[in-house]
Amino acid sequence: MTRGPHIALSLRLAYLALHRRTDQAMERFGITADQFVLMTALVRGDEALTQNELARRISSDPSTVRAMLVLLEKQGLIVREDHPIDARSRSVKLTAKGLRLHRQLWTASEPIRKRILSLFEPKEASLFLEFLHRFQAALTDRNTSDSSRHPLHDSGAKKWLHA
Amino acid sequence: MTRGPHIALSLRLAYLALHRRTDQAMERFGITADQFVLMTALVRGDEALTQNELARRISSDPSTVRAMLVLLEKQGLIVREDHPIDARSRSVKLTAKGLRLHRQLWTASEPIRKRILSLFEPKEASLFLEFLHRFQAALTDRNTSDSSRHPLHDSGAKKWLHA
DNA sequence: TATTGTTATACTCTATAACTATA
DNA sequence: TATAGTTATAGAGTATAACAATA
Repeated sequence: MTRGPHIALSLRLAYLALHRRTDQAMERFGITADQFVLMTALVRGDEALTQNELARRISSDPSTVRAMLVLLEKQGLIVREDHPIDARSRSVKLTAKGLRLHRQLWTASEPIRKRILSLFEPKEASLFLEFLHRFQAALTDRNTSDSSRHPLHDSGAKKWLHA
Repeated sequence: MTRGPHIALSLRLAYLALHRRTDQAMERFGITADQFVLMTALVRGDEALTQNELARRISSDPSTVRAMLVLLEKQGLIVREDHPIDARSRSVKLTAKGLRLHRQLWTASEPIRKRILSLFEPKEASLFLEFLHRFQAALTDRNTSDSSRHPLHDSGAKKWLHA
């Protein structure tokens, strides 16, 4: 049995700490950390996204995403309209209320992001990101992880590491 | 709104990928990734552990741990005995069956750990670990994170980083 | 008084499988 | 045939609060 601290376990602890912190920050708005991630994906995806596309972006499941969307829809934060081209699909987007709330959530979570950034020097931060991407790519089922998706971090770090 | 890829989101993706991979590896044994983590904590804690201690070790909640233990107990993988000293506490330990299963689970997850290790050179691995610990420590509520708990990685990496 | 653990309760996330409607 | 999404269903983890027993 392998001894010593493990990247896997440490990754887990780091993620759980982040998740709880985020949940706490969102709590007074009645939103969970995962819902925040979903809403953020919608904000970034300027145009509306289909549910499948959303699932891919947040690394989740269409059925899970649907459950989450139903909850957000009840709160009037998102709407699911008919897709202009594909009648099977639904266009998901934030409502004005959803967008407004997301801005509040973003502000509420600012301290967390600041805290994180303060922990690392710029070089360390980009190296950390590179490690995380490498890790994720290697453990993701479908090698859908089109390396073009992370153009900023697929290399570069290695350069100065061995300089 | 901050642009660019985020450590927080990347950490999330990396963790989710790991979690799913682990769940898949454990599936045929009827065990979840989280239950595996819990069992591993029991294996490492040689002596029996109390439920509170377990909760702390896997960064969870006493109530959550209890729910998990109940499930494992039903399968005969753990037992909760009276604590020898503190009658309020319960001593949790793996049964022989639990220990046997854990060995199988450990083997079943070996490819994942190997894969992870193969991704990083030794120096990178220890630096990655150090980043994760730093991250976790900064985001953990209680600064319970006794730095003596990670003696192997509280420093060292920085040394060669700036060499 | 403080702490360990239980109980009750509730909600979110997760995921599979069978189904429909459309492509 | 394949795909988008729904539905039904189930289970696992999470967490809070009230409580009993013990320290």
